[in-house]
Amino acid sequence: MQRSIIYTSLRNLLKDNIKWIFNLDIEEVTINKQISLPPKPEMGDMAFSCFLLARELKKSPQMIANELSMKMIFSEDDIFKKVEQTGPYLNFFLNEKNLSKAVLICSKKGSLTKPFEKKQDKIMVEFSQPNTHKGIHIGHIRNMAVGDSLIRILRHTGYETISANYLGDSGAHIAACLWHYEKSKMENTNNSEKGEWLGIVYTEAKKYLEENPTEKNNVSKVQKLLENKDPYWICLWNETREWSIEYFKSIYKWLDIHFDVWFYESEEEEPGKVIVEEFLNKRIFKYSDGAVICELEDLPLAIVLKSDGTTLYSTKDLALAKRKFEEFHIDRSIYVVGDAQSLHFKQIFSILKKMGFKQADKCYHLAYGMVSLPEGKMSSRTGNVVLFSDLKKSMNEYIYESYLDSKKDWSDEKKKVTSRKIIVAAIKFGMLDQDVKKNIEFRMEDWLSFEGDTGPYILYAFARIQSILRKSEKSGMEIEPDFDNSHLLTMSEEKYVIMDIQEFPDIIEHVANDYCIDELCKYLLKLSKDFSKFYHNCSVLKADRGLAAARLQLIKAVSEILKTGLNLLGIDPPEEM
RNA sequence: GCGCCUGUAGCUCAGCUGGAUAGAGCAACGGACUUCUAAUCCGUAGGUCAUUGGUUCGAAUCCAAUCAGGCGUGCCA
Repeated sequence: MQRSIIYTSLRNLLKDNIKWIFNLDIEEVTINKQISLPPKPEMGDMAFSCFLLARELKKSPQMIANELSMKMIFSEDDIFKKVEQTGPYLNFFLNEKNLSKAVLICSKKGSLTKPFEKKQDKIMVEFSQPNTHKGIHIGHIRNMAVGDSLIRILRHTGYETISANYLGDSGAHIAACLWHYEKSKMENTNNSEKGEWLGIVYTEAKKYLEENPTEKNNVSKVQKLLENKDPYWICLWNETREWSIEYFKSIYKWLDIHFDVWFYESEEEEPGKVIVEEFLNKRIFKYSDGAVICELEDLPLAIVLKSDGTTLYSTKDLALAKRKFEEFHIDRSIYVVGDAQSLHFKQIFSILKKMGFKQADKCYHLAYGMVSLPEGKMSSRTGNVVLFSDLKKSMNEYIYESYLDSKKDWSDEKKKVTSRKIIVAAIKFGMLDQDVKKNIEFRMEDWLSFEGDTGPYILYAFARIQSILRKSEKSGMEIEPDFDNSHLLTMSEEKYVIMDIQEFPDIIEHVANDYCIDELCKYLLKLSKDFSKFYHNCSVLKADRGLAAARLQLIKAVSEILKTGLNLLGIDPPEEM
């Protein structure tokens, strides 16, 4: 339930008055359900509908609204000052002076942006999971953006968190890549990063195999050699695997994404086989057509070991889940994985439960929709991809051409740093501002045009605030800590900003509970838009001294919230743009 | 065949635990730069909420069916 100043005050006001006028005790959650915003701002600041009360009191909602509006009493220091009835609705008007004061006191104490109280639960979020020997493309970035942001949000809301990566460093795709690498003697002519180049080798291998299907036998041979730990191929595997890992690490660093633990598929194969053996003995698993399966109540049966005795994705996921529970003692386990694997995870969680892990109930598959290109589905097999490095390059060029080149007084280093921050913001915000479960289509032009509902828009609002703050400091207009003028903030532009900022903790709480990161994005956009309107209509530096001080406090609060909110999305805003 | 997800303005999407006249951004058109940074702001225009039926005082929202798209559906991940 919302704990913000406005919601709490309105709930209390309604509860007290309903008790007093109708002698009815009504639960806070019931009141909460009926609180909304009026359709138009001039109708009021907050609304309450009387439909549920009508049921309780056996009167028409209109009559109840009318009676409440006539008899309701507001105290001098309440943040609401009056109410108007419109049909079954009550529209409340805020007392701007009291509201501003109350909200800015909170902001000054830092209570709007500080991390929440520590919680008991330990949560692991597994994300990214790239395959070695393949390239990183924009589809992978959505996963990274979601997982990283979720970790940051959960940490902020007080959970102990572990961010986990899980590398696909075994399997057929590697055999194909290494086989082709050996056979074709391909050279890294572009001198691109070795790890990325491996991805190109892999794509070439797949193309070649499409045209020469008979060669697939040779790939299988390599795979067998790898599984049998043939020294030559293992050596090559080790070396190239390192290239991929270095490549991934450079991307994570650039995107400011961190992992607390790294898991590897190659390390879960043997433990996986042990688990299969154990639960065959316990009769939880059984043989079927030579493979090992687990039958489930409401789901299709799952195969947990292939008939040739080799492991599957599921084998390794079971082993890893066990490790997560037993070695890391986690209470909740979140898997950020594409929605194509929904059934797989339903099965895994169900099997874990059969295996006796109580934590299975606290496993959650955060399924995200795929990123596609206007030309169709992306695939590293067919090479229909936008590699991350290319994306980075073209965005960088765009930013320089359209804007940074004109900053004659900026150093090259400053331009470089700023460009990176803007690109990160554009990419991550683009990935996060839509419902995570929906497929998104990546259009280069839209991402490169930094207009409208984008990360850079928010960055720009933040940068403008920093500019005002810098100028105010220079001119000696520093905020005196004990001096409070917030009651002077009564203009509608100021009120909307105030209303936004007091809502921030509620937003975070909601986002952390429902994993709806897009709502944080939408909130930050709204705050930025409301700030921009304020910026155009209410000058800070040209205002009278007292008002200027109050407005400085206000924009400082906005700035802190923007920064905190952006950081929760994995975005670090530049001080200047 | 069955299961899950999606369908809202020309485009990209909000709104979906039922409530007031369905909202943003882009694109289009018109306006605001001797500025606290115009990557901004203001305004105009744009809708059979896929279709049909049901529940309800009230449905974009809930239910059913249909249509369209995506994904999955015993040895890929």
